[in-house]
Amino acid sequence: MTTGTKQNSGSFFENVFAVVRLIPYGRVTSYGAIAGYIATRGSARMVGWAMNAAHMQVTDIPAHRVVNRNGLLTGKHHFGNPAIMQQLLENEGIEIKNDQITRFAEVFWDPNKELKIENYQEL
DNA sequence: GGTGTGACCAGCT
DNA sequence: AAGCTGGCCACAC
Repeated sequence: MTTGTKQNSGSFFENVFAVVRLIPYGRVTSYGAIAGYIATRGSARMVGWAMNAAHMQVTDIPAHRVVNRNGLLTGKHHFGNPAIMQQLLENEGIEIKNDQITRFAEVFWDPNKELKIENYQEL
């Protein structure tokens, strides 16, 4: 396949989706954290773009658990309704004030840290 | 095959 | 202090 339906096969997006899918319930992460876990911090934009493709994905991508480094719901407008993202987060016990996650540090789930620890234990 | 863009991040002015 | 610009990298036209 030169182009066309890239969907998911060795794509950067697949990695992003995988990490996002691994986000535990009631936890959130940032684009840069995912980007840093997959490749480099500079790819943070790609992560956001991958989320855009997440809507195409048949699987459930908890994109609402992915926010920017400030804990701000930057991509809320991409959920069709800007209230959906906050609604989903609040449903998981995450309080949001002014589109910003309160206690962001507490609910922050860093794949670089969490995933690597689990991976280390397995080894 | 080049250009533009995109839900970011961090550094510079 | 706050705003802006650059960087980064992959996808779409």
